[in-house]
Amino acid sequence: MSQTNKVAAWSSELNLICEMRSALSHLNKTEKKIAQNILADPEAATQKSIAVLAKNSGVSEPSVNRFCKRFDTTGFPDFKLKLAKAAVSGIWETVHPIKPEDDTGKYTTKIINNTIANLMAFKQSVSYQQIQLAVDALIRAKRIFIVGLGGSSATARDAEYKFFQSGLSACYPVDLIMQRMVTSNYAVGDLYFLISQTGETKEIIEVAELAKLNNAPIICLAPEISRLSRLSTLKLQIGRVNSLDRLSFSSQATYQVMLDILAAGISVQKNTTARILNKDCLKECYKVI
Amino acid sequence: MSQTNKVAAWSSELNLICEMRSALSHLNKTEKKIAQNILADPEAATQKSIAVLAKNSGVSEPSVNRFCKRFDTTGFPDFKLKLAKAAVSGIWETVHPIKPEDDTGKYTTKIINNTIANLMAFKQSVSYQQIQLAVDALIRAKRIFIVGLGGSSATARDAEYKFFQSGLSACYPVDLIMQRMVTSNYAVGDLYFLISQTGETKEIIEVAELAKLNNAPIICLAPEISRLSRLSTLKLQIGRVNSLDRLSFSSQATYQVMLDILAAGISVQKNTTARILNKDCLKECYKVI
DNA sequence: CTTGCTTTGTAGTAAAATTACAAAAATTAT
DNA sequence: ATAATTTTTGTAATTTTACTACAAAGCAAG
Repeated sequence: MSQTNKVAAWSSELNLICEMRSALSHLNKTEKKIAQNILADPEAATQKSIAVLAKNSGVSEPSVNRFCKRFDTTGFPDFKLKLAKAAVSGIWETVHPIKPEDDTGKYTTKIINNTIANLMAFKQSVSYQQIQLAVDALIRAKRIFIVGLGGSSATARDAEYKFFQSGLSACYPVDLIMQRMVTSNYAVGDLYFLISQTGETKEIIEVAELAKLNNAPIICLAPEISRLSRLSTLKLQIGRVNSLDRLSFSSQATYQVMLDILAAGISVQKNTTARILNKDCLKECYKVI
Repeated sequence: MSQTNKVAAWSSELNLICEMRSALSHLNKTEKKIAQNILADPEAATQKSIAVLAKNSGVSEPSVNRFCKRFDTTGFPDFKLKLAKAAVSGIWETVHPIKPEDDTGKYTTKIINNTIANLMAFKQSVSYQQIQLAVDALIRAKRIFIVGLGGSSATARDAEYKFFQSGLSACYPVDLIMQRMVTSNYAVGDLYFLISQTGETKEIIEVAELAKLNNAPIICLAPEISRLSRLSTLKLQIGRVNSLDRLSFSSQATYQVMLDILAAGISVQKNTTARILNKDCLKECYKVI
């Protein structure tokens, strides 16, 4: 199998820089040199000529040219153009931490960029199959109980709202006692949708364990490597674990996007025409309870 | 006064396409031909060579080159690069609607892309000054009351959590009766933080009107042109009004990012070291109420 | 160790962009 | 009005840049 095909398989329509990043480990010596040189400062690379770039990378000009063509471009100028487009946002960059000396403009753009970066990582890592399975399970369920604590409480509430809007009977018991009551009154057809950013919170693990005793299906929105994930029948993992300080950005936006995706999936699958959100619809929905 | 200077005066770093458009009326025959040709399809122009562009515009190659230099670029290639960058935002702007025949992969990527597009639009339109003012006001406030209904209820809850984490005494009264109680028990130092995706919901307008009667400061997170916005003392607008069907994506992710930004601002300003979220901290926080 | 394959570089070629200069148009002064 | 001057535009040559063909080097399997 030639390398040309290999790289073509990874290429997506959007961000060239992300593509290069993800391809990096699969590249050979010469290609890696070029890629690293470009990734070190993509913005600067767009200003360089093929000769300069080749010299800086310690390779020949045709090598650079060939490198470009591997990434689904017609040649060096086209590559530079696409690189420039990708570089516009400054998104590719490894997440920038917020510093105390940052002014309003600085931390604002940093947070937005970090969130976008997280979403792009999510896009690459998301499993369509898991989403499909989750959508199926949610539609099949007679009742959906959503639990999320602390930072995930808002996400849980959002899930309740969105599932409801898509025509499912979802319920988010706000307090812990209610949550326990719900788990102890298990009936066939119940599904538990558990949300946690750590996947280790004691209370949510308890809910999961109780649900597991009843052999109830559990869908979790949690990090891949976590106790909650291990207890669940279906895992919706969020791409990258956010190991940064809580200031730089929250991964909640990504969680919410996951909910948007599930809601869309449910509606598409049910062939439900998208109901416009308005007061009447909402009132009607709540009557059902 | 030479034309070179004239155009230089209009040029800003932001968007080359905008520059060209605004310069259009001040350009002479030849320049106008070139500008119109490029503006007809900027994206396509980035793929053309100087020879092709000159021929299409009915002018000579050096004329195109000179035209480029007038717009604060080193030459044609640099111009194309900047044009490509400017055109990128246009690409992001086209929101892809979800169709019933979309498969899991399709609607998943669409939703993520749409959310990213929305965030980028937000990045361009966000006002640092408003954020600064909001942060100041939030820190100064003795108590913060957050209200959000329906789809914004989850956002409101998130706001409560994030502000709390940053060390402010924020409170989100869950039900309508509680919300009204809060507004009627106004005390000096209270601040209202109202969230609405429409900015027209009757109940939230009522809260705003009550607050206004007390001359209480109101910060709103709502569309620019809305009743709620008009009633507020400080408006945090979300870039673009989402006129699409609710399936394609929700603008809630953008709202959440705005909250992340405010939380970061508060922490930076207060020089608060970022508290790591854990159960103990949370318990401690809730004791304060 | 040699054959066949892949990868990389050299040198020449083609294309693209820029510059210098001259012609044409427009503007101003007489 | 028209000659002089300035500005604008185009032609042709030059320079830069990117690409292609081919050969050498590196690598793997027999």
